[in-house]
Amino acid sequence: MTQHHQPDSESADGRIKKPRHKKYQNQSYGERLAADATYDAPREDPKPVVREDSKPVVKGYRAEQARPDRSRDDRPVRSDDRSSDERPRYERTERPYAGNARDDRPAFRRDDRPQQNRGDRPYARTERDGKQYPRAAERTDRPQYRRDDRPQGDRTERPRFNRDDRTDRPQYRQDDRGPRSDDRSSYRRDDKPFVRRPSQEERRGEPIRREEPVIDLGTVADDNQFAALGIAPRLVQRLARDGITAPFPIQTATIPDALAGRDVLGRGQTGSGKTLGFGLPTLMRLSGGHTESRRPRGMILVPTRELAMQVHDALEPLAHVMNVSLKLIAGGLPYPKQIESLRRGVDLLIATPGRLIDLCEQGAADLGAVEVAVLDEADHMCDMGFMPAVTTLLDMTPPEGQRLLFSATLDNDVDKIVKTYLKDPVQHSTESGQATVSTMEHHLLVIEPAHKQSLTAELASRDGRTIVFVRTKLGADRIATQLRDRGVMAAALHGGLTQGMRNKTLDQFKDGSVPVLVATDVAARGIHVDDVGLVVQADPPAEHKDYLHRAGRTARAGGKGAVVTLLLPHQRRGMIRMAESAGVKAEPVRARPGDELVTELTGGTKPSGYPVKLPAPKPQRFSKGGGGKRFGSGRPGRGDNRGSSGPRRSNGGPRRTDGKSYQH
DNA sequence: AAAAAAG
Repeated sequence: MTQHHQPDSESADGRIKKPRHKKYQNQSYGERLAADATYDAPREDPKPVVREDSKPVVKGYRAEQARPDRSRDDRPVRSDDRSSDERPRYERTERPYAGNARDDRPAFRRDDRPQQNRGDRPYARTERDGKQYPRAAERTDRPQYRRDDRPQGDRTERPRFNRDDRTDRPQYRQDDRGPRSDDRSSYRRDDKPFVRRPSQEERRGEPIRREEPVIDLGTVADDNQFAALGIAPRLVQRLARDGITAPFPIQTATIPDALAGRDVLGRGQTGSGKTLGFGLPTLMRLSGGHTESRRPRGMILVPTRELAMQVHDALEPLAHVMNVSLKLIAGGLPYPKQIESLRRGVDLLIATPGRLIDLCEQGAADLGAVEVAVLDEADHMCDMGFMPAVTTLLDMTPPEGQRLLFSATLDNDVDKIVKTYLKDPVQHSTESGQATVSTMEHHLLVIEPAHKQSLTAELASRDGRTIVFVRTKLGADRIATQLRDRGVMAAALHGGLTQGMRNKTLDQFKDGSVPVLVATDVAARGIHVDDVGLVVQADPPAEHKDYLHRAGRTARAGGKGAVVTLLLPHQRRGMIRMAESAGVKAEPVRARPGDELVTELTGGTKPSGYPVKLPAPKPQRFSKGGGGKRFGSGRPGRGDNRGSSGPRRSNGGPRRTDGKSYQH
């Protein structure tokens, strides 16, 4: 890279910045935004960098010098660690005419252009791998047909599938289709609200009578443990219908206290059913009450949009049988529906903080009637970045309301929230809190930097679903591309993508068309996908909690799973400490591509080495939930630096473009 | 320290 002016060096006015959390302590969200808009990053004067072989660089700094601590793992050592023979040769096709002057180009008209004698060329060359393949015409391994002497096959005898011949489904023709709006009972899910268009009378202002759903949920065993916890029969029945008859430990522990109206701190292992732990009591509490326009009575805050969707989808059928309305409030989806349903009055919000604050400031929502406030992934919601938003929201709720905090780990600054917002909380932890589930095995592999790519590819090329965690958004994109280049179908998931892409990618991962997900920590928490057999940490986690959360994507709900962490030699020590704090028992071992251990982990499959392309998303007909149509598509998510002070950095781009010096 | 969370 050549030296260039740093785009952000205009922030060199040396203003001192207060630490962010202090700065925001007494500011409203809006004030904070306003402040951010005009705020410049603190700036240390760039010290002259002197190198023996160069003049002092006073203004700006040389990129390569400015990153002395750039760790090897994210340095693009070489774009490809295959040996030069293995690596595909990308050949530049020769351009016939160089130069800009248009008049020195021979002017061919279409018909007097030199005829490339295509037939004489013995081989077609593909740009992609530089190999030469016989032209189709020369191939002897398959019959060559010209259009008109192709065997005619039995095209005419092939059974024709005709819509009208199908007997396996009712046949409607335009004119004998059932009446559209009146009788849809046969299409109607019995646990889904049937939204009826208001009649003219109703629109004129006569009161709308809400139909009580008629639901037959079947019977429930007498010894159903949910019933014993005090859960309403309708909920118990609905759960039983999905085969949920026995509560998990965290649910057994927290539900009675939560039902009693107490503030609860719940810590349960990953995949242990925390969602129902707070969901059921919340629904019980909200059931039967009256919600005013724009004044929801319950709110569940979650750190990512995907998690919000997941919680929403998990609670929706349950909320329905309790006659509780709920709404997903998250960024990336259109405002009008959210505003409209708030206006009509919705009992329970499942929200990401930013959008909810936004709606409150717009006056579309008022949290003054919130009886139950839930923080899912509480410790994450309490870290530096989220804390201001979370306190802003909690401040808007009445202090006497009930608060439920749930997480797999409870530390960080959760204490602050607990002290400020919870009264006489009961804490319930299942198991020892730290250790991961016993069906999970852990491997720490110390590897050479040059082997990282090929090892990742080997690990990911296994059968079944795999999540590869990386540290940065850029890294996620890069590794996903590299995996595809090596023949492993992988897609990147991170917050820098549009919500449409995020949904598409997650859907494809769920439906199996893309078995490998390369994700930042956006997917570290809460996201549940069945049968993720392996978690690969291509970059080790930043701290032990992250290890636990990432690892928790596998071995869920009693299933088996393995976690493999790739370590560069210098990351070994830190990882050992992390494993200790996380209660993970694993010894770092050296590993190279092709090692027995690796083969064993992957079941012996190997990447093909031939590049693959991402599948097109499946067309989503009648999609309900599942995400495809849920968020507005194509709208970019916020840039990741929204709200952060200082000049805007490129999205996930190289670090330290913010004018700060690397020298400490 | 990065990522996430509003457009």
